[in-house]
Amino acid sequence: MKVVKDDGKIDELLTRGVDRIYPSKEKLEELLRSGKKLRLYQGFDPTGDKLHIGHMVGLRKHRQWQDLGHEVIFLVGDGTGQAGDPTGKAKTREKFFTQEELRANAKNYLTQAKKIVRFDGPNPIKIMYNGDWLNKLTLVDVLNIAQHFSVQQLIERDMFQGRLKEGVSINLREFLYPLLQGYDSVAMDVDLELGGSDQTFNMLAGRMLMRAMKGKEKFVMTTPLLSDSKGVKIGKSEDNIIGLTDEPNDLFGKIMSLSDDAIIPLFTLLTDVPLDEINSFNIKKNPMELKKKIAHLLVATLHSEKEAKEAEEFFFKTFQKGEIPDEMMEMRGDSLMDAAVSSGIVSSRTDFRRLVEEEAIVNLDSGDIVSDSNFTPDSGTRFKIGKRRFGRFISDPS
RNA sequence: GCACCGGUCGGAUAGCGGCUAUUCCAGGUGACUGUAAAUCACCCGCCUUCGGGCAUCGUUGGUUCGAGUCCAACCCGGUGCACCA
Repeated sequence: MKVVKDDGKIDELLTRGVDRIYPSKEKLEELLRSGKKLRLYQGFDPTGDKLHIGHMVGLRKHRQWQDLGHEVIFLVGDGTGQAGDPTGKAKTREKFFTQEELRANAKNYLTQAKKIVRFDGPNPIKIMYNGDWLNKLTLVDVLNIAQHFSVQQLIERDMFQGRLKEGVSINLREFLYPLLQGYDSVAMDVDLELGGSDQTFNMLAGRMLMRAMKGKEKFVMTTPLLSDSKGVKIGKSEDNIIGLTDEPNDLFGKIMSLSDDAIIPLFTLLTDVPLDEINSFNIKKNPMELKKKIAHLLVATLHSEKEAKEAEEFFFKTFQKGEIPDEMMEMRGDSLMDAAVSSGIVSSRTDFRRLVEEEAIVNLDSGDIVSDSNFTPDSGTRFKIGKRRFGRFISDPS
């Protein structure tokens, strides 16, 4: 595949969804216009099993590079993951992952990433594992890498400064993390590294190492973190993560329940809607319509156009008109409480009783509020639990 | 090795030996809505025949009528000092 030199495309690549470019945008632009094919990568430490919409920003940027014909590497951080990236951590993490765990998580990451980037077809993304080289380094190799860093440089990071001030420990293990990530650039001999703006320090460490060990200028491109206009991170509050594999209805619902302030950032960072159009949006006037639109677009991207339509319809019927969904989860068990607990729809029997007391459980077929927690309905009866949970009771006295 | 500090709910915090373990964040339910956001109210260990029962402040013992709180030992984390002959 030939490298695309189209001005408009290059401009979009360098501006939309870009936080900063090191050393400068102009230098990179010049290089791109020359038509040189660049080798670039973005690393993902598989320390969880889910990618969320925050990851999507970087992956989309990945895809853009891919579409322009450059050599793009999806780097699985099964080596760096063992060190434990201290970025954004006010404390040393307590758990370090084993290689097996990381490899297992990586599998999930890859299936999820497939929704955004291409692993096959023209100019497919290459998958690499940094454990392949990091695990082979000897201590002496590490020393030779460490030679290029000073303690002052590493300790300069805000988070370490903060910890020093508070008297919180800085474990040597995490302290050395930037060396590992930096070495990735050297090992793969890349021209550019892509990552979230929170990764700037680590990526610049790689830039420095690259110059020291290979005499090469590595570019660094950072993408903004997904946050609303008040700077609040979107969809990352532990239980409320918007995952790339969330079911269409769930995904649609979660996006609808985001703050209005999130709408513009979502359009800018996660869709191809032209910037002119986005600028013309009137958030104050019709926030809900716009939110529906973004929810629809995202479901269509992560699932399919058909499912997006269905999810929108489901949303519209269920929540705006108060209608009952056609399909609902089955709850099997002896009593209603049994069934709800064993199907995982509520977390414990106590929790179920609490919901009954709060009059949150409604028998959809009779319209009655369930008031007795030991109630055993007829098999097939449908229930609404709270505002988002639905279930069909199936009698199963085993 | 020595000294000091700490370990309490998913996270962060409070807790002169006394009954019901505090507050904040996150989360749930209801009201209001656009499933918004903001706000307000209630809730937020488990089991229950709804009377109550059981568990729980790092672990194990002890002192006491009574221990998250005092004592001892141990485990874990941190900080400082020493060692580096």
